Amino acid sequence: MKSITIKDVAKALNVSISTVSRAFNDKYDINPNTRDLILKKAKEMGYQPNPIARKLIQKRSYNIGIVVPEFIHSFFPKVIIGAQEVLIEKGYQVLIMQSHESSITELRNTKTLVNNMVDGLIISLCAEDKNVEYYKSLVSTEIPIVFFNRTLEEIEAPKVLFDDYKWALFTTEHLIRQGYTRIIHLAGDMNLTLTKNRIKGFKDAHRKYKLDDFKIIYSGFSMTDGEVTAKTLIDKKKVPQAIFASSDYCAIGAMKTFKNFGYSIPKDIAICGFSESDMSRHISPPLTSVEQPTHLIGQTAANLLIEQIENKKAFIPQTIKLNGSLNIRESSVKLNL
Amino acid sequence: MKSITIKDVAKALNVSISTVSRAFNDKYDINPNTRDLILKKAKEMGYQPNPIARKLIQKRSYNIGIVVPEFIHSFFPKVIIGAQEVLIEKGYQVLIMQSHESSITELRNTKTLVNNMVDGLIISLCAEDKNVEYYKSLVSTEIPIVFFNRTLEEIEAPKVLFDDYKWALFTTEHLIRQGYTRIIHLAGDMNLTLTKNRIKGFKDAHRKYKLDDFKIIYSGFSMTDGEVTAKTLIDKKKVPQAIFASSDYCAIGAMKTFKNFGYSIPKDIAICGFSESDMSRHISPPLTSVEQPTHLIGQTAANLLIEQIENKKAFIPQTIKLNGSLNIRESSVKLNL
DNA sequence: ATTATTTCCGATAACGTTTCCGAAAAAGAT
DNA sequence: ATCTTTTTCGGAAACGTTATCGGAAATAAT
Repeated sequence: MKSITIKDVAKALNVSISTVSRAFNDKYDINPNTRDLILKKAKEMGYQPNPIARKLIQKRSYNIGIVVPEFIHSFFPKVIIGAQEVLIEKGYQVLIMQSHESSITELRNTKTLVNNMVDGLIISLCAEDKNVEYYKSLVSTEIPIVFFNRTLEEIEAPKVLFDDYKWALFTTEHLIRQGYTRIIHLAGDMNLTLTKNRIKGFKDAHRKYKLDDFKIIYSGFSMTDGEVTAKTLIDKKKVPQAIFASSDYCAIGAMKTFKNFGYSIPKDIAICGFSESDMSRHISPPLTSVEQPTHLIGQTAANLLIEQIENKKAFIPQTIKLNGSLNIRESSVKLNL
Repeated sequence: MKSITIKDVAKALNVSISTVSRAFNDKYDINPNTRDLILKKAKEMGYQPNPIARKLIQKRSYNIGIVVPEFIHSFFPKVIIGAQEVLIEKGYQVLIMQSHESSITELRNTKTLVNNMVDGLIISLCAEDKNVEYYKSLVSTEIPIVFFNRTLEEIEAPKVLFDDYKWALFTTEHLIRQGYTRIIHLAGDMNLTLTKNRIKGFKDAHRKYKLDDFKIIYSGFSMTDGEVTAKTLIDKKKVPQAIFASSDYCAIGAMKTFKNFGYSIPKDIAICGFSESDMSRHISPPLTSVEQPTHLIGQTAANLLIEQIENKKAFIPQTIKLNGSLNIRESSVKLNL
């Protein structure tokens, strides 16, 4: 399977390889007629420029690395799809890696990508991230990088975030308006910007209604986290009227546990989740959840990254905050008695 | 950000670049002492071999393309993770693309990957695949390629398949033993090997119990497919005693529709799904489902591909059939009256 | 002590492009 | 008709590696 090169095309037409190159890159200093001729002949011969040779001389890999905590559940895949769409459109290839919520794996993955000369990175941190210093050094070496959703305040880089404050506030308000007053927020990792903002929204909602009987538990994002926390609350007889969870999985874990112990949802306890998982609509009762614009998050991050890559000088790191919606379902709606 | 090259290392130690190269590739004709010296100095200088230059001369991209119908739901991501694990371990990078269940997109994606000089491909076809000829030509040009799960009989290439026949038979038998006799199988696309094998198992189970009141409907894999088919059955008053669906999503779609129309699961209709989605355990009633060894499928496919790439001559295309399990849950268990 | 063998390393050619420089040919200006 | 400018192209260097070949030094064999 001998592959055919630019030389073969040049020879076939009795032109120089420079000319063939010019034809393929649509340079200004080539006669349109010869260009068409070359392109036609090249197509005929089945010639395709070797991307690797091109990358070598251009000193760019046209690879973009994306690092996410996981892509088993639908949230991150949806973001990735959004990003991949715009990146592929612009001629980039995408390398996806998972940290499996491990700070160490995340670091190793990122380093692998950097060593493989990615032109840029799109990252969402794992829950308990300890790589701040590394990311700071990456940013300062000027490798283009965009963070989305899960990030840390200390890192000064372009970010695409969800408006966690606003929607946490809104969701809490929804619960309060339904008549629930003793609410617990199951939060994610306390260092994440996202967690801080949601807590702020949670508190401000209470403040707005002059309530102060709320509580925050740093449980984590997973279903197991939800289960464990619910069990603890039951054991300690501190079951609240409502729960606002860090994720749908956490919410569902809690919900299942409460149900197993005879609590009825939403009669005894109302529950809200976050990030609109696949399941929310289909479990019983259907789960109220904040929906994030996953696709848009991915697209925005990708565009921000490309802007940074192709326009390095003029680039100023910015934080883009995106909006969402609250899908209200049975799990948080007080029944009419 | 001037990157440092093999030349810099060579100059710093007053050796030739050949020697440095030898040190990094652990060739036999280098003195262990000088090798260590070079490696140490290189690390000190922060030198990393440029993978692109290496790829160019070795005429290998060390990229592997994976094409799947989608990676929103958990099945394909899990397979991909399995594959990625072994590929990264062996120094390959992974490019993932989705066909979105479109034959055209699938073709375009695959061509993009081939043009980008992937060293091999791992593919799972979209439902209604029309690219047989292209795949045949790919196989004949000897680009290493492995198909998994969704494939076509006409394609002669290494395949990693689930033992659909066995588990369809087993699942149907389970339903029959529960006392359900009028069973409908909601099948996937009729051209896929997987569909044919499942139908065969479905039929053989009936044969085994000397039953013949079964029916096959080619519905498709999605939740909507399940909903539509269920609605049709209700409208036509042809609701069976049990349903064996092509996927969990199809099963859940049907289940919801039946429930909405007042049927009770499993009292009025028993339902079984396929592929153990995230949701199966958590919906109500919990869904019986055939579980596939997703991780192992990915690993096996990757190993098969690597074998093919690195050992091209001696390679004979083989089909590997993997085993699974049936997770029996409420949705298919006849209640004791 | 001489020859044969091994061990180790350097020089140089590749890999397939793009880019830079310069020059021939064509077109325009005077 | 001569000079200037533009258009269009070819030659050669460069990108950072690995692979091939050959040769010097070191070791072993006779």
